[in-house]
Amino acid sequence: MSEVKSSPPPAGGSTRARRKEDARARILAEARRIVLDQGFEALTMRRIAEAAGYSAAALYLHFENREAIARELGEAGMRALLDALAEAGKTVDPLQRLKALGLAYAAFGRAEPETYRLIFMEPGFAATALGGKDAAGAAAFALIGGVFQDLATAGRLRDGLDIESLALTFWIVLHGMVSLKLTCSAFLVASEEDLLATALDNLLHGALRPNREP
Amino acid sequence: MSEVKSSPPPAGGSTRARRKEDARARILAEARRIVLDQGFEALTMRRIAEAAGYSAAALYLHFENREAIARELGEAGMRALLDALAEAGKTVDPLQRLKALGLAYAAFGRAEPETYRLIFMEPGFAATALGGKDAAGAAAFALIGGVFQDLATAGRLRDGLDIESLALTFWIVLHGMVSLKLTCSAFLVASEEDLLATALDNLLHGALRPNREP
DNA sequence: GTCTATAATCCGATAGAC
DNA sequence: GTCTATCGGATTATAGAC
Repeated sequence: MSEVKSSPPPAGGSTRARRKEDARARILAEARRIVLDQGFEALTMRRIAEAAGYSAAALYLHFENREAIARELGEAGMRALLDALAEAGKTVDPLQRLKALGLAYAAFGRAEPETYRLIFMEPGFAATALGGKDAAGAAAFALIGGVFQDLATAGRLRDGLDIESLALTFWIVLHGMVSLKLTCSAFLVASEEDLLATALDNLLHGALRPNREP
Repeated sequence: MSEVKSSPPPAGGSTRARRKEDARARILAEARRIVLDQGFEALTMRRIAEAAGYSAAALYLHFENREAIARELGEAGMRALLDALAEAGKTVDPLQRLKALGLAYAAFGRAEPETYRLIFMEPGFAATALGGKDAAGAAAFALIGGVFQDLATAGRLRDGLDIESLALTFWIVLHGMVSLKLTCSAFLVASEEDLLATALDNLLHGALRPNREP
């Protein structure tokens, strides 16, 4: 009755609120472990509960349902991707930054394939997460956009190129590379480094000989 | 006893063999319908059986298990993709052919998103299908490789470019475009035509100004 | 060849005891 | 808060009658 039950626990709240937060965090951590180890389809309430040392019913005290857990995992994954890109994003030279961002993106996909799959290859998640208020996804994309903005400012881009379209194209290349590597690894034998180097080289300099107007 | 029971029915066999083949075909057709309408995860033996007018148990007389049906669907899907690319592959001019192939590929992804997902985005299928004896997948990729082979023969490529790598890069762009369109459509608002035009323009001519050696 | 019936599991989610 | 027990459903696959 006297307990204030407003939204999320007011940072550093009572012991009770802290315990509740700990339980939430432990559940999410085990859920993440399951996705990483066994894939998203293995994420069931029973499995999460067992891993976290709870009964399945207890999970519903901390999360509305299974989807809520999956959603939080996806959002955390998107933040993890942003973190993975942060260091590369500090590179001063735009072209080197572009390469560093590409390598970091590819490394993330290789290090956490199931997280990547959850974020970008699972139906229903990315569609809402990216378009909505998800700051992490937008910030990650902005890192790429910044490169082409800087290139444009430096006058290094051909005339008539749209920065947004260039950033999108670059992201498309990165995603195509990472996702094909996940599903068709047997066919895509080249390393991400080589694939990225080829893609970047062609995107930036073009595959055709310059001495002719097509 | 006297019935020869060797492997697949010897084309145009007995009435009995034909009937059996018809049943197989009907089951596969209904399975395809389910994937197209409700997605791959909705492909269950019960649903297939109901749609085909059989009991679930009867399916096991024609297919070893659910995975066998999914595998055949995937192989048929890969052949459908090859068919969808065939017309564009006849374009004489290599650059126009590249654009036509890209548009046809994107159109296939849009027309049969669930087939595309089954082939290239579902874990476990593409990995084996492309690397193995699947002629359709290899033939489809060869259509792309042929373009760059022709460009090389015509002396239109920059020096030092590897044809295989170029083809791979182009496929990566196409797959990145189609698959992101499927999962992040809310974020990827541009049309496939525009996306492809931008990607092709940059891949072929480069984003950087030509008048400087980086 | 096709059916009904069923085994053996798994799932998400809830009720109610403590 | 956490548990046990359970509901109501789903799944693949098989056994045995016809």
